[in-house]
Amino acid sequence: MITPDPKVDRRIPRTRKLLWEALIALIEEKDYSEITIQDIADRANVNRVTFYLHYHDKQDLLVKSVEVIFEELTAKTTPLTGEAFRLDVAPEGMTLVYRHIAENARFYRKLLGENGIPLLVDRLRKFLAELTMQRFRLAMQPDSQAPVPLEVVAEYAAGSIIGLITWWLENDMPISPEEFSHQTLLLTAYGPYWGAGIELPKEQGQM
Amino acid sequence: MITPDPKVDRRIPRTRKLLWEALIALIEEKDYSEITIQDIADRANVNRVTFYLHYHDKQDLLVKSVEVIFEELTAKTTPLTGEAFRLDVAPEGMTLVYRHIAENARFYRKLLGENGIPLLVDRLRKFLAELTMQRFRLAMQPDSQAPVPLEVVAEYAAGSIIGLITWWLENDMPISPEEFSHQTLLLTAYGPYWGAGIELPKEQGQM
DNA sequence: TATTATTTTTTACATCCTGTATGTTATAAT
DNA sequence: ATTATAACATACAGGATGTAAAAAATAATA
Repeated sequence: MITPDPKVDRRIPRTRKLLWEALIALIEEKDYSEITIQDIADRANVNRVTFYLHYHDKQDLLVKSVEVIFEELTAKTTPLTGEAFRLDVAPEGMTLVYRHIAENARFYRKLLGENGIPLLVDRLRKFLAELTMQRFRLAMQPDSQAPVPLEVVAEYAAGSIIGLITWWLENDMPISPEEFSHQTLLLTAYGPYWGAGIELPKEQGQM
Repeated sequence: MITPDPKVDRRIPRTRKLLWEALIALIEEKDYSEITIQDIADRANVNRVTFYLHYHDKQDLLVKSVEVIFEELTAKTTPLTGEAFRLDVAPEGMTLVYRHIAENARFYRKLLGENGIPLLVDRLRKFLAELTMQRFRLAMQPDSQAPVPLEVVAEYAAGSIIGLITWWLENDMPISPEEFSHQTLLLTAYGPYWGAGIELPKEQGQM
């Protein structure tokens, strides 16, 4: 599947991998804003000057490296299966994402925390919004019209999922990714009023 | 209402106000991470050394100043009126918040953007979660039990509102704060599936 | 294996920002 | 008018950034 390009000097991917792994390790240890390029180079056992041969700055390393992760995730989740609108079982695509987050919990917890990395939160939000739009499009009737533009609904859903993930990580993942996926699905389907056990007043024509 | 403490040297609040206003102006102009203390001092027409007489660093100025804003907002929204669970009119407390954001749109847009300020996003999230819990508690029947802990529902709602605010600001506020407040209420009450016009399958015992 | 090409290292340097120290000046409180 | 203190001007050490140039190490190739 993965064919290494024979024309690329093996030192290049090796150095870049070392730098990225060093940055991940450092993000898990301290605030992103306090990480210096010297820190990254030291941790990677690479000369600081070498860093500049590959990346312009810290943000550059972050963006280019994280893109690979989201591309992999997208590749795994993209052929969405038809189970997208069942409520008894969470769609596998979503559960996959939550498993990925659980496996990198320390990283994502820092990322979403109060000294987090807005660039990555934004990237995650866009990914979740895109995934939501794909799922919802599968479930939408072609003739029924939506009260709210799908784009807006996707922002709503992505934001709510990020809120839930934040809670999940900050409370040391008290439930499994599968359970979390299912709970999230229910909350998304029936809404927060239902979640709080609130009876809705008679619907006022909007529904 | 506001009685200035006669024991406080008037130069102190004056300097702090200048520094805060300078920081706000700079945040609206460039990325927070690129703002230096020299920038702030220059913009405020205050000596850089004077900055350190009042605050330890940039973050310190930010946190201490923003807390005042949220205290004011809380004071305005806290006595929640009984209209909390009507769906035809958005609760005034929420609309107030959206008006505040609209009035400071440039600032909040930067704050929530991809080079935003996680500390403030986190603070906003907590504020919205608290407000949501207060509203939901008013609407909850004392005997009915919630399928999901209220704390979790509040995180969900706060996250979704932040998602919607982000969309609202990034699209140059195509609807008024009042309209936005109402739409957000509907989406929160009926959930994103409803928003997308998706018929839910038969409820599977969870509701 | 020997040669060549390229990456990485070493060392150096100018620039900027930070945080603190010190003495002086300006201004508010009394 | 006097006193207290806030703000200023200046200076300095330490650390981070980004770039430059030549030497050393390592991969690719014949």
